[in-house]
Amino acid sequence: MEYQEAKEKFISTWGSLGTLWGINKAMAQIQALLFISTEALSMEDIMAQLQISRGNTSMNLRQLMDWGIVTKELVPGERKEYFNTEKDVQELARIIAKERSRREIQPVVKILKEVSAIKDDGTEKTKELIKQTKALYDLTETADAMLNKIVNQQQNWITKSLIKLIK
Amino acid sequence: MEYQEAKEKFISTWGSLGTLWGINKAMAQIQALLFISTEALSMEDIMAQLQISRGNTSMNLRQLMDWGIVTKELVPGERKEYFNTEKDVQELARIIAKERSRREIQPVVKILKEVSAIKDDGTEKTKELIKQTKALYDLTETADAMLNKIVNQQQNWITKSLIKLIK
DNA sequence: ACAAACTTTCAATAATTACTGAAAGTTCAA
DNA sequence: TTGAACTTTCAGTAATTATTGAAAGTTTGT
Repeated sequence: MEYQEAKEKFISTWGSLGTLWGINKAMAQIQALLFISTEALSMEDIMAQLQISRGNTSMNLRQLMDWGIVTKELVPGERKEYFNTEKDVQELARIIAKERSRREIQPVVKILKEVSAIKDDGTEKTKELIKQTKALYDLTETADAMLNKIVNQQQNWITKSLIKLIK
Repeated sequence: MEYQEAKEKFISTWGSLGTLWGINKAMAQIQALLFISTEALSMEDIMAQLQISRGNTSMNLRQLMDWGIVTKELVPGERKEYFNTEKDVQELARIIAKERSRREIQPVVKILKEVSAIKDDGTEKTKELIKQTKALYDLTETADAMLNKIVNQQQNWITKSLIKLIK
């Protein structure tokens, strides 16, 4: 497999992966392109390489910057803006996990907590609703906490031992 | 909050959550409905409670059964089929994690492995592509392995200590 | 103040994904 | 073997989500 083919394969795979963890194709592809690029790219570069429109590029770059994954880079003497992405995968994972937790998991946890706190009127169906939402609440909270701790602990000795233990 | 309100809130929240982890709204809502129900429900019951069509119900129940989350239950003397869902959240999490790993993570890992194995022609861009896809490969594999181990270890002493340690 | 070089916005449109409902299929009892 | 009771399939349609491209906005040099 040659460079060009490998590059295209990577970008398109990463793009289709994107849709399933909640970000759109173009956004994931832009990130992928920047991720394997050795230098910062301009909007023109990105549009040309991914064959997408100016508007699309602009909007998705903006979102990536909101997430803190992509940064602008000003080149002295140039008016154009150049873009770069976080190159450290650990840090990338940390940002994504944190963002997803905040935007998606926390609201659900909140609802589960509310629902599981309804008044127990003694009927079987109410007991079941309380019991099951409580169980989901506990699971979600635990999973979220673990996720956050794992990605936050940047390979200190605890994490290393943990990974060894459960691998 | 009364039972009915709480129930509706739970089903609709779980439904909208569904879309973001890759299954559609109707599917997530059917699962939610069964999850808090004290008895198995027929297709009619589900259609009526969620206000969705027969076709939609049938197709989504099928998918849930393919995933192994929902099971058919035959009531002696009745021709109708009744449906039940896995009620143990730990087991539910295990099934979902396993299924997602198989259907989504593994294919990506495969591509990353392929791409990171291209011939190193010595150019900087090729080196970068190899380095970064390799890093992603390692991260994804580790995360996947951890996820699987965590949900598989059903609260044995190792898991319990791990959870305590990293919480 | 103007215009060139660039970016952002957003209404229109395209692409994708989900849902419906009726027809076809299945199973079972008589 | 017929038909009632039920489920599945799938072509058509609706709803949602992503993309375009041109106009409006911004910044900077002269």
